[in-house]
Amino acid sequence: MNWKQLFPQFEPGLIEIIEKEAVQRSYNAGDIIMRTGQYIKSTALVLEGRIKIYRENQDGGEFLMYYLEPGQACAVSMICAIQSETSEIMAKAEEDTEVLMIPVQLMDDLMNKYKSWYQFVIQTYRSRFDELLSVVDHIAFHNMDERLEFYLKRSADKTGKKTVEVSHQQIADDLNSSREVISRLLKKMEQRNLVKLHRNMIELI
Amino acid sequence: MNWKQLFPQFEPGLIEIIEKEAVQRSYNAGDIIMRTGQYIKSTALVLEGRIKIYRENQDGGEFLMYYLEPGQACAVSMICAIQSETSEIMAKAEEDTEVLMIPVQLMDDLMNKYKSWYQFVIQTYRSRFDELLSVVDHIAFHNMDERLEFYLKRSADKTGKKTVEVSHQQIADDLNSSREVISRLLKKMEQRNLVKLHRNMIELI
DNA sequence: ATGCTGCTGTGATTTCTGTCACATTTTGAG
DNA sequence: CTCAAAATGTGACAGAAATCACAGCAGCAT
Repeated sequence: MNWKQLFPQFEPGLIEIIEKEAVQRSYNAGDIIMRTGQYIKSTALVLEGRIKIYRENQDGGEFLMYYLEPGQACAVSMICAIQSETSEIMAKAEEDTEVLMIPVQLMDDLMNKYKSWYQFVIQTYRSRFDELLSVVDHIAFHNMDERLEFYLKRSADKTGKKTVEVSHQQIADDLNSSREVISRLLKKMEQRNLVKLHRNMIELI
Repeated sequence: MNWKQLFPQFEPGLIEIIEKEAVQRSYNAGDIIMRTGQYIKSTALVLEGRIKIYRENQDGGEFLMYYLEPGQACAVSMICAIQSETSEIMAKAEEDTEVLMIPVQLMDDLMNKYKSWYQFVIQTYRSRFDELLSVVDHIAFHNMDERLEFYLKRSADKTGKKTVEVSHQQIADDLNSSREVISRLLKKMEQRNLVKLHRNMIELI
């Protein structure tokens, strides 16, 4: 695949370096791309597929914050990579996914030499920051029913379909809730004619 | 006050421009420095005092995310300022506060010309991003009692005292909870010998 | 001192969410 | 087909938090 089309703003010199030094990696749907606490050795650019970014706590709880799609980069891997720290988040491939891994050691150099790179980094920070602000909104101000509605709508938007193919348990995990609660709220939504429930699939109306 | 000591990493040329173009502003404790939805005309560097950064929702609810202290800058004002957008947050002076306002129009120029400036911007994004991640942690994984304990400890840390001088109502507002809940939880903490309650003041033990 | 206002304590009640305990249904492997 | 595993439906209950309703108290202005 021709990744350059996804990053048209990159300068020729930058593209050259990336082509020379970066490594492309493939993941299957469901693969864990990065674990919390893992040492970060590279910054990831998404080429294809979709990645879910989670925050985890000690007790095994996880919480879906946002998605990364082709043309986007993992802000956390930039943040941690520059300082050679460990990851604050967990990343999971939602679909089969292609990623371009840029070694940590290059970051400083790229930042200094290529304006288009540091603009990209700044832009990445910005959009992830805004996304985090909206995450805070949802959990600080909204009940589970509203958060569930948002979850379904966002999920449908991302895939472009009007169906969401996940189990109630997976939704509960993403929202850090429990399966029974999600099942009941979904039933209520069905009664309000907002969705139609099927096995492993929810149809939005 | 000599603000340069707070930003020792700034280059001479950068300092010169800031001294020429930036405006210093003073706020009294309690003043609203920036409102949600307000048009952003400058980026703020904190010189003295302390600022609380809130996220608000439509129904008048507010939620304290983090503090800004001398030597720090408002990441949101950078993000919005560069794109000339409106504020996503509300900022309130907790103490009498001095701020250096750098006009939006300068941002692009400073980013390009002064390495120490864009490093400062990147560093600011990074630390606010980390802070937001920890905010998500607290509201996603912790109950009100734990969040209250964290609130009090952080508050005491920031002022350097072992007392926190606020009313229960103010705490409830900051945590987007209600006064009664906070009062009851504080009573429980007092019974566990973690705090001693006084009027408008909580003593940590 | 008097009275007002704002802060704090507390019970009663309700809503939301999480947990436990099962029943039922669907799917896929053998 | 048969059986086990996974997904879903539901009732009962517990705990957290919000809300309502007051009562008591401290500090301040007059």
